[in-house]
Amino acid sequence: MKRRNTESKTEILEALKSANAAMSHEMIQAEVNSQMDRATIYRVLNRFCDDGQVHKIVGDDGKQYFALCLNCMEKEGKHNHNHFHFRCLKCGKVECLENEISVPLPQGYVSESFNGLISGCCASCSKS
Amino acid sequence: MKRRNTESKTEILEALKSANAAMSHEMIQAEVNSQMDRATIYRVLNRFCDDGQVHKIVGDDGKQYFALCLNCMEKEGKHNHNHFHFRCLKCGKVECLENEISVPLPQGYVSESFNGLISGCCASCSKS
DNA sequence: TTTATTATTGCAACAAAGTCGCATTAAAAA
DNA sequence: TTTTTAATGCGACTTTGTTGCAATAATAAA
Repeated sequence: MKRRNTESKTEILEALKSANAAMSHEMIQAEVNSQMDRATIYRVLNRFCDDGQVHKIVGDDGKQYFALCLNCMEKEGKHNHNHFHFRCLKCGKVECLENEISVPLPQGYVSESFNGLISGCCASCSKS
Repeated sequence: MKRRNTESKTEILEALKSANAAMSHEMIQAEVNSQMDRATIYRVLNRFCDDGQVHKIVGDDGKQYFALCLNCMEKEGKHNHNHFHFRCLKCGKVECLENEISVPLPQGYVSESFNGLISGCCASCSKS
């Protein structure tokens, strides 16, 4: 199944690039042409995830956030999302934190996906 | 505002104790008297959280899970939930992982809450 | 024990997030 | 230009969680 280039795809990718942060469906909706359908946005984002272009974070608010994969590539080219995200409770921004975190698992446990999120107040909101 | 002892409260606490794991509303509903109202369950759980008896985890499935606070007390008596949880994709069990995790935050960032979740396959499900 | 106070419950309504089926549209290949 | 089929838009739907309000019941007060 080959991907096609569409306006929705382009607009959503642009939004993600310029935001330079993880975005919820709602945030994206506000950035792109507003008559873009909700289902379309979700479908485009999930396709990006499947293709490894974008990763999904579930916030402590229960919402899904999507961020471009920038430094998610390990040496061997294997994808790796073992970093935390920070969600600012004031401005709502969700950012990727740099450090790779490794969590020791008990014997016999196999990790499939990692979701780490800290919420609080970001640097710019702390000032004001 | 003083708490009162009610049957709902007792039953939900029992369920959490005997499960020895984090439970979603759905799991709790299945354990307790089934005619207990959904809203009641949520309200009891949120009260437990407010009182520091229980902590809430948001899964990568976007659902809320609730677990008894057993080893959540720091030396000074201050609450601390900086541990990861593991959600088994096969059996659905959500467990607390022992290790305390500390995540370095960039300058100016203030942490308010921590949510760490790894999903995958637990030891008992790996065997079968 | 009886009465008064108000925390808690159940019900219904609601909101938000996300998914899915299906007919239509439009990329890209032929 | 025609054909193929991925992508879209719409509507319906599910699930999760919250809230207002009247009724109930736990606890304090009499």
